[in-house]
Amino acid sequence: MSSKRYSPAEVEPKWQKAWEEAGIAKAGEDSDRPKFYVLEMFPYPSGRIHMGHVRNYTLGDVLARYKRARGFNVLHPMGWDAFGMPAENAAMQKGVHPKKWTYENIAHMKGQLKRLGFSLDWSREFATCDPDYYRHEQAMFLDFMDAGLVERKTSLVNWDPVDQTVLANEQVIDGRGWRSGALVEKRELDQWFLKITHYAEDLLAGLDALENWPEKVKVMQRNWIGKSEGARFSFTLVDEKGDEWPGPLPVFTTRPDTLFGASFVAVSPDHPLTKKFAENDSGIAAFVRECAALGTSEEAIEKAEKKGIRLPLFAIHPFRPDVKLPVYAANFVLMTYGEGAIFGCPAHDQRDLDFARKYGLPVIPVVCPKDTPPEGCEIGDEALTDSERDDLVMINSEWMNGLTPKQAKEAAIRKLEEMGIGQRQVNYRLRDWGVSRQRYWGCPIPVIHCPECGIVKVPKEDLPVTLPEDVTFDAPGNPLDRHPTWKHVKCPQCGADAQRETDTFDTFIDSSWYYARFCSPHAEEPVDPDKAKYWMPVDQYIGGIEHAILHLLYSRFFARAMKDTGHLHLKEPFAALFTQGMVVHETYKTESGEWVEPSLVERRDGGLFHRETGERIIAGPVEKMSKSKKNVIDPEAIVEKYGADTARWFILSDSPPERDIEWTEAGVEGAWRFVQRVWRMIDDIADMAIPAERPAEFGPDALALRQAAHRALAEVTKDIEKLRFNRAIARIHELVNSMGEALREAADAPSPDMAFALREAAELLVRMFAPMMPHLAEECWRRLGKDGLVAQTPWPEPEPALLKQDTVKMAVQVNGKRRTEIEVPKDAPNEEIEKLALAQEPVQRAIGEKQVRRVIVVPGRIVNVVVG
RNA sequence: GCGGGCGUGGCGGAACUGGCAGACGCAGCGGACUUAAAAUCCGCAGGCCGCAAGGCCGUGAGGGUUCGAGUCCCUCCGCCCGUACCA
Repeated sequence: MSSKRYSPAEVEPKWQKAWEEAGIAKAGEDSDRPKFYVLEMFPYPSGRIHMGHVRNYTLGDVLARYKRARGFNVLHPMGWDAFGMPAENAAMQKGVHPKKWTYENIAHMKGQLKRLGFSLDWSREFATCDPDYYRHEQAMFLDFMDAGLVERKTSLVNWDPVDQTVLANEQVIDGRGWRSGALVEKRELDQWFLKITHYAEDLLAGLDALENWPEKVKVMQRNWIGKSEGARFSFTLVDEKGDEWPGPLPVFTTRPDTLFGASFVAVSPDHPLTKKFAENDSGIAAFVRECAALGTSEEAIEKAEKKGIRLPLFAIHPFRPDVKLPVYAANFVLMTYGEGAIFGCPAHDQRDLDFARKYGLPVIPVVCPKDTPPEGCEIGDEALTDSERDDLVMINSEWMNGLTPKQAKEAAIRKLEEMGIGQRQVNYRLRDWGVSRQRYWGCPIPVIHCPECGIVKVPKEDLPVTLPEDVTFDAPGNPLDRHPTWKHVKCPQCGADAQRETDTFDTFIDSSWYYARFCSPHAEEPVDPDKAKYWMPVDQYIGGIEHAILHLLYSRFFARAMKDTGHLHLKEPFAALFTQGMVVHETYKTESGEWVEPSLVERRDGGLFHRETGERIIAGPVEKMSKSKKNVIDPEAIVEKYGADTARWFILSDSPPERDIEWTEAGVEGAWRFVQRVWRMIDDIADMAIPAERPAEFGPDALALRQAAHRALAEVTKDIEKLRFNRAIARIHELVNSMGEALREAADAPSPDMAFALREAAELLVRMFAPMMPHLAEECWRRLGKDGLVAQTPWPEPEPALLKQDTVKMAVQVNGKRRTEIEVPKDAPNEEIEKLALAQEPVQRAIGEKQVRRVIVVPGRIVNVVVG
């Protein structure tokens, strides 16, 4: 029995070097093998990798290594999503330049990734902050402008008055800026927009074809796009004297059927009409200010009471010229959806009902269950919002009475069209993508503002517009804007003094096309069409569910925009998507309530104690690893202590990859023990004398082992194909258990057929776990006397004869209860199986005095004797 | 509210198209080796009754379909995720 320990610290760097020298991950397009593009979401270079990265890149690496062994030409690249706020925060807090900070982080993290043994094609590496990357982004933006996919317009944004910048919705917490803590205001700013809404229908329709995407993600995108069908029509307005107000008021509704139930009209506080009246009415102006101060946080919206203020106008009911509806400005009407104006039908919309009750407006039911008489149809505190039910019928609606709501919708739209005041309309929740950010560390927007010519594109030959490096971070606001010289340029068209755009792109743009750039990372155009045609689409994309909407929707949009501008040939960049679960860990607190990091927690005497202070520690819930709760395990420390393979193996074990996995010390120890166990076993087998020739006959034990090995291979192959790595690992454990047993029984002197079987099993085993534990695999391979790299060895094929079974075990049930088990030849006739089953003593005992009514035989599975 | 998902031993999880529930791992218990410990190896292990043979119960709860249900259908309970004044 061997006692040699496997030392990852010595072994792993050796094989990493060997892989690099052999160029196992280097991908070229000149291959006649089928291609496979596996991509994991590239990281933000925050400084160190975390366990989420380890999981993400391990999943991808297993697949990449497996596909390579299966004969695919695999592209498995890596890069850096390198623009963003943390670099500027570091500059403000530590005085490091964002560029220096970012590239130093990249260097460190690249080293960490290499130590984990990921087979990445580093020759394709880039960072999105490389001018050679963002110059193409700028060029494509200009092309998008030419294609009409870019718009400059005023929009309401979250404005942080202290930092003087726009904040994304995610950066607003409880109505306050996440960094400054200042109350966020809504403000109107000129911003650049990408017209993602141009593709709303196509982005929605395209989801149906994405068969290998999680249903959950598709549902989320569908909701986000938020298609609703209804009508747009206009009210005629009159003032308090009854004179017609200039200009009609358009509204959008999905419920034109309920028009006869209208009792008011409401517009957004941000609606032009409201603004108009706010100019001369301090009450309305105060209301508008109050709404603006409310902020946009979910919580604020949820708590806000329905509130409104009368505008001195009335809207004429389109179907009843004698009915005048009061017009309100109301806080629950959004300027950004539909027309920013609605008609209120309190009986059939909950918000309208709340509003009507508060302001004493009429509640007129117009939809009623068929079996209720119209006069008995009353609305209490709950609106009847259903319209799809078949048992509903229109009431109080003149010529629509008696129709179902569905029919009434059609009728009302027809009428509005006849009257020439409205039409059928499809509306989307999706809004155009505001991409301007008042930040330094992002891609400069390549336009110039000329007082004479207006917006002028930077000529392509002048690209890239590079970021100036001599900037200061000692004041709030955008460093580019206050740079003394950078923004002052001559207009490329007329030569007049002009100004550069000082806003930079939302960093989501950077990550919306990087997958395409990886196909030709050094090309002189954004994407080399031939290379993209070879590699795209990404065959398997892997990342966190948190990007289900933004990144994945933006990428789908960008592919479409790139297709329309001739940069790419397809619309869907990711053929298959896999969303991995989080890495979670138990939390720890002292009795005084301070968080304690796991490495300081000691388990002894049946309790938990602080390693340094000896304090009692209380274990809290298992949560996502986060700095604030200190329940973070540093991958670097794990790799140092146990090696990369142990970390990889553990993170693949136990939990299915789409679910959260709990990181536990005991679990890692288990993985570590397994690594050592495999090594010892391979070491023992390697020393065994093996017959020069394959034995002609195998004894029952040797045959059983061979079957176990080949069946394990077949199962593991299937499991890896389906990304069910936890199951693959269970199968490998089983094989190792079988081998251990055979080895023990053979003692030191196995028969030649068993020696052969053990040797064969060992070689299959090593190749099976190689995608997961590549370093250990190489070391074992060499120990078994093999030349070359496992990483370059084709995936083995199981021998079909060994997968077949001559006999099968079948359970025998009496009335559905298992009584015994019989072993029968695989193709035994049912009658014989039945006879054998009935002859079993436990079966006879269970039947007892009762009559056998029926015997069900499912070949290969089960026998059920029905008695009664 | 709406949408999606999930509920299986002490824990993570297996269980194909309805066919032996609990594979595999973790933790646990017993044993071997050892002066001792670590490491390693062997064995046990859903619950209840029983010395045992064996029996009964058991996949959130209740009902249904079926020879047979963790799996399908209905009702309910609980948890998780997403999303929300979207007219």
